[in-house]
Amino acid sequence: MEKLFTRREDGLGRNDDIVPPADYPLRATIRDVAARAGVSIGTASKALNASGRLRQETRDRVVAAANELGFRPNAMAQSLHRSRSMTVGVLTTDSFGRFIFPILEALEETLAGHGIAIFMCNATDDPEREQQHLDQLLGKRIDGLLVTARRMDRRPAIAVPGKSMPVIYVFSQSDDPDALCLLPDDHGGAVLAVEHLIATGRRRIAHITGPAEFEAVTLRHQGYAEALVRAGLPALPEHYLNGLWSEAWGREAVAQLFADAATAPDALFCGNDQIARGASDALRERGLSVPNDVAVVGFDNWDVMALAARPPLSSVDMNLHRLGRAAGERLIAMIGGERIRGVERLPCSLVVRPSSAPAGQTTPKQDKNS
Amino acid sequence: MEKLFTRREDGLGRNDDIVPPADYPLRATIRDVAARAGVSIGTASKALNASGRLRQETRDRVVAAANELGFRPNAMAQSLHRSRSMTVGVLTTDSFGRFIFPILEALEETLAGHGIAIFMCNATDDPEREQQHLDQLLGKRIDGLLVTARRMDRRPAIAVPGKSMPVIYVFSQSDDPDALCLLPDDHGGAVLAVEHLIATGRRRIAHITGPAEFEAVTLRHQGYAEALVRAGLPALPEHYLNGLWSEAWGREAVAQLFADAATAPDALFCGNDQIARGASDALRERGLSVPNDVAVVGFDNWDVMALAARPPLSSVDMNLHRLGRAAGERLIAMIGGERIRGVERLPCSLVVRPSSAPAGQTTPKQDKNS
DNA sequence: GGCGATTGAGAAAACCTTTTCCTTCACTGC
DNA sequence: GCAGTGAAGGAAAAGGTTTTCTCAATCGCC
Repeated sequence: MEKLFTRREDGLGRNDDIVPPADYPLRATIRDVAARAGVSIGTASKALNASGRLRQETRDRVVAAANELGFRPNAMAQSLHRSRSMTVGVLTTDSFGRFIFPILEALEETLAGHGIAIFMCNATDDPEREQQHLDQLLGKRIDGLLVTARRMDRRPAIAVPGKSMPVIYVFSQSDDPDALCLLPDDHGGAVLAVEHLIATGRRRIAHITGPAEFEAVTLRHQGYAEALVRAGLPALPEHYLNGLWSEAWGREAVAQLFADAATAPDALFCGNDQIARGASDALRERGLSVPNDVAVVGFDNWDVMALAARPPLSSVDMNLHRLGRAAGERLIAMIGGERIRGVERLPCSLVVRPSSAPAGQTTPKQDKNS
Repeated sequence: MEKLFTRREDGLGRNDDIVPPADYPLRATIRDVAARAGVSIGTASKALNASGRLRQETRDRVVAAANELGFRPNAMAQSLHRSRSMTVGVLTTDSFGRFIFPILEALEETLAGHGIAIFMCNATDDPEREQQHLDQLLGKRIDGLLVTARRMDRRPAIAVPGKSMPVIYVFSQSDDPDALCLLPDDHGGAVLAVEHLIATGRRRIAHITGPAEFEAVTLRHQGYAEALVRAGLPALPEHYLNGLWSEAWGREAVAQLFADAATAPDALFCGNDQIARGASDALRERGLSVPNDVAVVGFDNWDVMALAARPPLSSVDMNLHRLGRAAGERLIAMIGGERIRGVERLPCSLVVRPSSAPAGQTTPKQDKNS
C-alpha cells in the first residue's frame, strides 16, 4: 500500500508530560495532496483556495485528491502566515454564571459566523490565575479579548501590553476610559417597569432590591425615582428597601412594607426575579392578591423564577442575547481596525405577565398547573 | 530610536473582510530577542527553554532581553512544530445550560493546570452547525474533543476522521461503543435518597419525576424501586408519577398523590429540585408539614431552588464539578496515548437539609428569613 | 606543545501554508 | 522562423519556533 501521509522521521513528542502514542495517525498535509494530484504544493494551495491561474482540470484534480485524503488545512500554519489567529479569548473574572450564558451563546454564534473561535477562560476572582490566562491567550495570539463578570462591578483594566489588542468588557465595567464597556441599561429598564405600573393604575410603588454596593442597584433606583417624579408621584424613602438578592429577602421586605397598612404600597418593583417571587409568595400568604391588590414586577426575566411564580411574573429582560451579539459585532469591528470606546448601554425590555395586570380586573384564571 | 520589532514588509492583511490597521504594533519575536541579546535565534530558544548547553551568563542575557521586549513565544509556531496544539474543543450539542456550568468550570480548571486551552462551541441542536464547528476544530488541530449536552440523551457519535483523536462524552452518551462517556450515577443517587428516607422512618415513599423518555428518569426509578424492595417495602405503581421537570408538575403530582388519604405517601423523592419545590409548596398549602408529615428529597442540589424552598430541600448532588474534573483528567490521559472507553458513572452524594428530617421530630425552627 | 575531550554557540532543517515571482510552453501574427 | 503574448504551473520565501548537527574554542593532560 502506498504511503499516504507524511510522517516526521525525527523523534517528535519529547514534550515533557504528554507523549503521543507512536501510532498516532497524522493528518494529510497539503504536501500529500500535491503529491497525489501530481502538482507542486504552491499549485495545490492555489487550487484549494480558488486563487491564482490554473486550468480547471488541475483544480479539479487537486480538490479530488484533497477529498480522498480528508485534507483539512492546518489553521495554525495559516494563522502563522496571516498573523491573524481567528481566535478571541473570553475571560470571566469570576466563574461562569447564569447571566454569562446567554451572552456567551450569542457571542459565540456571532463570531462563529465570521470563522472566529473562542477560548474560554475562568479566573475565579484570582488575579494570579487571571494573569496566567492572559499570558496564555497572548501566547496564542488572540485577535481580541472579551472580559466579563457575573457581577456588574467596576473592575481594574486588563493589562494588555502594547494597547494594540481590542478589548471589550461585557456585563462588567472597567476603570480604563479607553476601554469599551457593554452593559444593559439598568436605568431605562427600571423606568420601563415603573411606567408600566403607573400606566396600569398603580400609585404607591415600592422598590425592593439588592445590596446598595451594586452599581446596578443605584442605577435602577434612580430610574425608579425619576419615573415616579415624572408622573407626579412621590418617591418615599420607606418604599425603597435594600437587602439581599434572595427570595427570603423578598418575603421579609413584604413583611416590613405591609406592617403598617397606612403606608402599604399597591405595587412592587423588585430588583430581581428571586426577590419578586419571594415577595409574591409572601403577599399571597398574607391574603393579598397579586395582581389585584398588589402588582409585582421583577428584573432579569429568568424563566425558572418568573414562570414558576403564581401568578407568573412580569419582569424586565436585559436582552443578554442581544448584548452578546453586540459584543461580537463590536469586537469584529475593532479587529478590523475600528477604534471604539466608552460605555454603551443597551436597552432592556419589559415582559408583561399576569403579576402586573391592571388593578381591579379579575385575576386571569389560572390554568390547573400554575 | 532603534527598530525594536520585526515588521513584515509585504502587504499583509489582505484577508477578505478583516483588515488590521496599518499601525498594528507587532509583538517581539524570538528573532528580536536574539538580536538584542547578541546571539542566534537557536541559542535564544535554548536559553528561554532552559535546554541545550549554554553558559549561565548567556542565558541571563537572553532572558533579560526577552523581558525588556515583553517577549512571549508564539504558541502557534510552537504548536506547528510540536504537532500538539495544546487546545481541546468543547462542543455542546444544545446550548449551554445550567448543568454544563459546573462541569465546564472544573474542566477548564483541570486543563488549564496542564497548559491546555479550551475552544467553546455551541451547536444548538443543529447538525449542520455541529459539522461546521467540528471542521473548524479539526482545522485548529485540537488535541482532544469533549462533547456535552444539556439533556442526557443518547446521541450519535461525532464523526472524527481517523479515529485518532480522543473524544469524551460528558453528561451525554454516545452510541459509539468505543467512546468514553462520563455520567453521574443516577441509579446510585436514587438509592442514596430512598435509603435516607427509609432510615429516617419513612415507609410510603413516592417518586415524582420527569418524562419517561429520559434515560436518567428510568435509571433513577430503578434505583428507587430497588432500594424499596431491598428494605422490604412495596414499590407501588400509584406512587410513581411521570410528568414535566417543573414546579407546576410537582404541585399537580401532590394533588394526585394526596387525593386519596388511604394511599397518601409519607415521603416524596422528586426527580429534580423544581418538582420538589413545587411539591413542597403544595404540601404546605394543603396543611401538611414538611418534614413532619411528609419528607421531601429533590435531585440536582440546585441551590437556587433547594435553599429558597421552605424548609430548605434535601437533594441529591450529581457532583458535576467532580465530573468535569474527571473529564479533564481522562482527556489528558487519552491525549497522552491511553485508550479509555466505556461508560463511567461517577457517584452522587446526598445533601441533607430540613425537608427530610426524621418524622415526628419538631420542625427545626426557621430563621426569620426563610 | 600537541592531542583528545568538553563546552558553548551558530546554521539549518522542519512544522504547514500562502503568495510572489519566475520559468516554461504553446500560440498568434508577421 | 521568430518575437511577442498569455496561460499554466513551479520555486522559494516568509511566518516563529524547536532541535539536531556541526564547528570553533577552550581545557586538561601527558
